[in-house]
Amino acid sequence: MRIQIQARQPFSLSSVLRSHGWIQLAPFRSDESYERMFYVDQLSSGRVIEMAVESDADGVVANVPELSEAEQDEVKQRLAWMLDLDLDLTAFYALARAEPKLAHIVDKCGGRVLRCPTFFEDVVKTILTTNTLWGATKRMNSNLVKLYGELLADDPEKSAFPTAHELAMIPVEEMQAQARLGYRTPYVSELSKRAASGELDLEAIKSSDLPTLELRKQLLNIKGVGPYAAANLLMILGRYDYIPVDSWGLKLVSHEWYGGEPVTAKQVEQAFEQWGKWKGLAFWYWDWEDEA
DNA sequence: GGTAGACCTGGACGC
DNA sequence: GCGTCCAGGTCTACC
Repeated sequence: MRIQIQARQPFSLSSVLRSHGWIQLAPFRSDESYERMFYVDQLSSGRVIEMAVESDADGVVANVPELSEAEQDEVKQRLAWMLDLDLDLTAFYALARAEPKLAHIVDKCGGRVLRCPTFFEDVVKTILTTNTLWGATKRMNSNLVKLYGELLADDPEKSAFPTAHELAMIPVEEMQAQARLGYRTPYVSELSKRAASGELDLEAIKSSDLPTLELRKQLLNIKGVGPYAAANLLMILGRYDYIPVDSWGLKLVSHEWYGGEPVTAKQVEQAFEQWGKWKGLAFWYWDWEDEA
């Protein structure tokens, strides 16, 4: 069956899918042109489905198996969150149009950041990006999905991302031996246990009205989440006040404004200070002079 | 607040 | 094939 969901215009599905690396991490995938998104999802009923999402005139259409009305509503809510369909970027676009390095984002209807349906999945994936190469991040994530995610009934080769409850059941030693997350294993295990027990309500953070500074403090209290990971997660939450500065970002800023001399994370923040609450987006979409 | 060393993995490299 | 080095953020201890 087909489920139609409206998006605030302008909207481009391929721009969301290209916004960062999440589309390459299971259970996400896309076609080569980034025109269609596929995602294996475990609904709250426990049922596992695969969605195939594509654009239509008003927003997106999700192709899914026959679902109950409640399940259809859940799919709508999840996709609206994952693709940030209600986001209003009018103010940012007005500023971006006046900056040659950012004007391209307006033409591409960019600015939305792809999210996972649960914030738990976003946090785990972000921890897996830290202190490692992208190839290793993909491998670790794939291991978690294949080893511990609920299988898709129609295609047992595919699985959903494991829930906090499912990961909380796995002994740390077993997870380390099987999933090969390295020193990140205890971080993912502890996070899963805290989320599963209700001690840490990650879903509530999605709708929190706390100031960004307070929210950042909450995120930094999660073991394995440091300044880079917290800024990355704030971006996913639609808070662009901080810049996720990794080693690549330092190189880009160094080559853009400092003649290749080493720079600090503070200097990166200062370079984008004028963008205020849009700082993170300006950094993320900047048309860099030299790809370092 | 800043700094140094440890953490873990896989790829690159030299032998 | 084996050993060594290195890149990649965060944590902890220390100043």
